[in-house]
Amino acid sequence: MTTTHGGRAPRSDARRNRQHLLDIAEQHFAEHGVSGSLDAIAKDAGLGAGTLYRHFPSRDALLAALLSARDQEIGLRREQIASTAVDPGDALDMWLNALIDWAGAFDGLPDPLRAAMGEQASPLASTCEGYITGTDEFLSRAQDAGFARRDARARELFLMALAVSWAQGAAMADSASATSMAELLRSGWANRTTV
Amino acid sequence: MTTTHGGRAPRSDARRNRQHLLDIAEQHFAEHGVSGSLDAIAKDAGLGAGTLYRHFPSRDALLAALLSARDQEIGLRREQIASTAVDPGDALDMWLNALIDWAGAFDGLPDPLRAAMGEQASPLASTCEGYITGTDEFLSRAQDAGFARRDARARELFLMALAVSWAQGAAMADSASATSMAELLRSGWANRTTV
DNA sequence: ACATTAGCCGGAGACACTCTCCGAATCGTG
DNA sequence: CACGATTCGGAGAGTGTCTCCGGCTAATGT
Repeated sequence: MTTTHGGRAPRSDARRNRQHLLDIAEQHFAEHGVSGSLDAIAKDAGLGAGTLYRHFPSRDALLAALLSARDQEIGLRREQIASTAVDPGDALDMWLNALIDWAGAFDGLPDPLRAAMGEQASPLASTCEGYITGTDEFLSRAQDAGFARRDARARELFLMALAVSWAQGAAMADSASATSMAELLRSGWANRTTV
Repeated sequence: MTTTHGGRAPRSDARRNRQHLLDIAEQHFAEHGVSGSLDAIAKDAGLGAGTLYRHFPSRDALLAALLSARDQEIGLRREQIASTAVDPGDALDMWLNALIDWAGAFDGLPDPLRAAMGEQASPLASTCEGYITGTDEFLSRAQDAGFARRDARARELFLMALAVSWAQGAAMADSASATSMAELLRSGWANRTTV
């Protein structure tokens, strides 16, 4: 998935520094959220700021590189869901929950993801598009089997999964309320037994 | 609701400046979102930065003051809902939609609101608590009448209303998807006619 | 009217973060 | 080993937050 489109291979020190920056960045973002200082990451990696910005021109580019490392992991999760779910409705539910977890990998991650949707200039945009396509497949199957409303749209479901993840980031959100907010996305607050 | 708790009245220039800052701030936040530069607001108001920070020690304090100006308006909306809704379920739905609109007053407003929940230190915390209490009343009535799930919690519904507002702030979100995301909160994506 | 003083104002400046630029250092190759 | 292409480092410009305190103003007493 590396977009080497014809130029020669990068120098060994460049490759090494790039990887090291990714490692330190992951650690920093895990600790201070995605808004942590980029210069601090460079310094922590023992490199100059210029080096960081050459490899990753923006915070979004760095995040995109960090997230692409998990692409394989998500692919596995996807197959696992397909072979585990008892019906297409469950499959969609499990997929959306996986998305909620994914967007919760770092504190504040939902924000740049949301911002990237629609702005095709962002390196995160293609990441989002991939997941939206994935969501659409689960959704279509659920709709065809009568488990999901026909007026639901994949983009909106993806956005709402990000929104739930965003809400779970609140200080007050314990694991119980996290679960029930995810459940809210599936079934809403209205009572089904109402006439 | 002004917390003058015993000290003497503020000087006239202070009162005037405070109001002027609020006006300019409202304008700035409407134009550039809640992350707009505070120093720019002070400069635009023809005042020094120190003056702004003395009246409003933090961005949250400024936002809280701005929002408190709308308290009355929301109170009206609340009574209007109570007298318009055909049942307690509709009333809760209308109230949540009003919250979604309210949190969409400025670009990026849901973020500081979410951050303020639980951190009782923030000037926005009491604002949120008020709305959570209001939500709880609508919710309790809806639950007693059988229109809302008994396991729903007011704090979570409020947070999810903020989350929907947050999602609506996405570049891609047109008014149609805004409506359907709000509807998602009420009914979820699952199909009600499923066995 | 004038003095007094508590309260208020202004904006320079310390500090933090983002991002650029280009001379210096390094890698890979013949 | 020498040379050219590539990469690095970190100073510094630009922007924003927030504080501090000398100087000014509004309110009050005489």
